[in-house]
Amino acid sequence: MNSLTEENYLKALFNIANETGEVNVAELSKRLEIKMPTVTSMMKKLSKKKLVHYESYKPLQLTDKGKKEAGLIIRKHRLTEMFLVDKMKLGWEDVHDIAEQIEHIQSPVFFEKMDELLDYPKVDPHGSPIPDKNGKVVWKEYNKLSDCKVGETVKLAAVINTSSGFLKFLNTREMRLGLKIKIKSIEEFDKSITVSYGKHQAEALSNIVCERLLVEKE
Amino acid sequence: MNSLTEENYLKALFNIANETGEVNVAELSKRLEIKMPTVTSMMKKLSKKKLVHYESYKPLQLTDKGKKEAGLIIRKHRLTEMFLVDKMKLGWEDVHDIAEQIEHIQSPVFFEKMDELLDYPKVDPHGSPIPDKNGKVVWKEYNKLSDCKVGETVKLAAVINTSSGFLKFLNTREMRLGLKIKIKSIEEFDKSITVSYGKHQAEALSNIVCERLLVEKE
DNA sequence: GTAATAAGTTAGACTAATCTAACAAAATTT
DNA sequence: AAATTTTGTTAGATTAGTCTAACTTATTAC
Repeated sequence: MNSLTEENYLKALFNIANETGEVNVAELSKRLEIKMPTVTSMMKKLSKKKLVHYESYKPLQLTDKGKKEAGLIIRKHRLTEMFLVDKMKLGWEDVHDIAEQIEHIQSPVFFEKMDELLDYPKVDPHGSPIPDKNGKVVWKEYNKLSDCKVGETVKLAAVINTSSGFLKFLNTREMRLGLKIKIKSIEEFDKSITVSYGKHQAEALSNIVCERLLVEKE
Repeated sequence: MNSLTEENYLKALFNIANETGEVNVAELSKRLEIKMPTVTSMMKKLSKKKLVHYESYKPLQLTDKGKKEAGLIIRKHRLTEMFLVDKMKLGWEDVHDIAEQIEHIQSPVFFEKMDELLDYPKVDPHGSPIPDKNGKVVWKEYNKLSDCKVGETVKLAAVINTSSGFLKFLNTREMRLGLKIKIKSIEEFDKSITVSYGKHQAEALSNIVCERLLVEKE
């Protein structure tokens, strides 16, 4: 059994690898807000447990075992988020911090029940895929809204950043997953995009926002 | 903020005090499965935090602050148990271990939502009262089934022991809270009681079982 | 290609929570 | 009331996870 601390390292390794491919000590240190020497020593520990491939000065890599265990933690996290939104009627901006805690609960039956009550969901409330029971996860190939062209109509499929602040911003604009968005114009100098959707005739979205919105073309 | 460990000490102090009145180091040590010297040092720590009145060789006592914090943890535990049984359809024998973990979740909104969805329940699935938002709890005056007399008809109001084994035993006898039970006879030599209820014409219950069943007289 | 910067490691210290061994106080038994 | 047992404390060690300071290796800039 892994400690709560170990679980957090595994999860961070998994998430960073999914986002940027390669993971190094500095990045992990920044993500976990833990100093580098501490990270190094934890890597040695996880290496002994066969969860991480670790060699001095080399990039960090989860082993297959590590990937599986990390995937299962993330499965619990995302199932929980879905449960909190769907069954407990919490807002998508409120669920991350709670799921961050509940993901460490040790109880197969608890999460199986969640899965069943939710009717085996494939994605969480932010559009991220829920890993399967073996910890395996496949991301669909989405586009960033920032990479779309004028005139295109796309469907909002996922948000990259799940910080409460960003999600509250989307709430004020009445943006939610599944929304159909039409790109009306793109500003050259700051890459901001003006879109229309629902009752909104013209909303200007900064490049920072558009980089975090993943969309599907119809 | 108290650590998970501190919370477990507070809860145990609260529970033992409710069961037996006075708490000493040996008892707390046994309950938590933690050696006495460790308990002593934790009492000093909690004393510094004004959660426990501690004097060498004297019985242990929660301060008002300690009682409140303990009560709030137990509130979270019992709300969770109710949620797991009522909303998630888990058996009353399965929920204790899960609630033991979820009670440490830090998120007012999460537990408020539970409370709301359950429509502000007053007792948990084992008949134990749920402390209010100030951590205050009042036990109704129940009788043990073992103290009842032949001929009486009583209603099962609570179970003292919430171990999975005991609750599974009750399941096999189809006994649940609210059940009306008639006392048919009492054995002199071992204090076992024969009762009838529902479809059960004559079930013999050992004294050990009867001591753990709390009933209300009609 | 050397100097400067960034990334990573080693060594050693600290805290929280635990333990065992040894001793001290209180309660119980005889 | 003395002996024994139970209860409680003190002292010192251990482990997990963290830190800072100092050093090393790798990368980047000039």
